[in-house]
Amino acid sequence: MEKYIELLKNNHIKVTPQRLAIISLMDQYGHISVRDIFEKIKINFPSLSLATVYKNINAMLESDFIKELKIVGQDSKYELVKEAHSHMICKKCGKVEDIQLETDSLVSSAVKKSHYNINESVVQLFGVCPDCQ
Amino acid sequence: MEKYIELLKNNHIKVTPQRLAIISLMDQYGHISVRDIFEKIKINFPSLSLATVYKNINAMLESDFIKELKIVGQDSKYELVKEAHSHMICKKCGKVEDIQLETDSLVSSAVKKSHYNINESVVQLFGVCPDCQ
DNA sequence: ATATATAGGATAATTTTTATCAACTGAAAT
DNA sequence: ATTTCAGTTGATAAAAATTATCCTATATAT
Repeated sequence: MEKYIELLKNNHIKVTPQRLAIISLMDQYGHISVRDIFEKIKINFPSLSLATVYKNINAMLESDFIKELKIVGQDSKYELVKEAHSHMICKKCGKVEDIQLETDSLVSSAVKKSHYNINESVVQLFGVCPDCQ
Repeated sequence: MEKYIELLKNNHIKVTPQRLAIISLMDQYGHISVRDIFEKIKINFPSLSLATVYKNINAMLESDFIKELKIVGQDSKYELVKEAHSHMICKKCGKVEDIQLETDSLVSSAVKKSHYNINESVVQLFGVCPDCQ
């Protein structure tokens, strides 16, 4: 819990119980949608308004310490920023998992081909997870 | 135009002027949003309804001959299915371009690490395009 | 402890997407 | 060429998702 408080303070966002609850859900689930945040949060926090979820997600995106994850066929999910990583997505159960992949050669070949200045990359791999096979 | 007719017929979707207009916009622009389809189509096709755009995009997605492209910070865009490719996205002007990249080694390393059965991958590289640099 | 800027909750407004349905049209059959 | 009919269109309503508003409450700096 202390680390969440630090996270907010470092980003000059006022520490509130609502924000701590949202962040802790993201941390706990890894990636979570607005709808799921709202549903899960209501259990321990019945008064929390949906507008508060939206407002805070937008504020945290603005401050760049969470990221939006847009996935075809799913609602957007949000995750705490951590070291760069890719995502595995199971088409059967919908699960989203982090995976550490070497993307340097991909990016450098793209730079060479396109002459873009690349500073961010999204890699999503879709298939069937071991549990669903 | 003939190729668009073929495309629809092959997928057992009735050929209508509205559908041809939508497909030809996708082909012309490469990637295009619902909003832009609707706006551009109105010029030559003032009667076309927004609902028709949505219904047809959904039908074409269903038939798997167009694809949705979800991009952080932009509206979803739609493209005709062609050989597998990745996308370059300019953070300055918003342009989206296709690029051919070798993703086999990335995917096979992901399979080894995760034991997922991977059959589709999304690669989006963000940066600044040559024109905007 | 107090003051004040900011956040939260309730709800309205807006935007996006889907559903409904009568009228119309494309394509197949005659 | 005309008829037939399933499927499509356009108009609009309904639903879902997101943002704005406004008043009260609260976190934090003093």
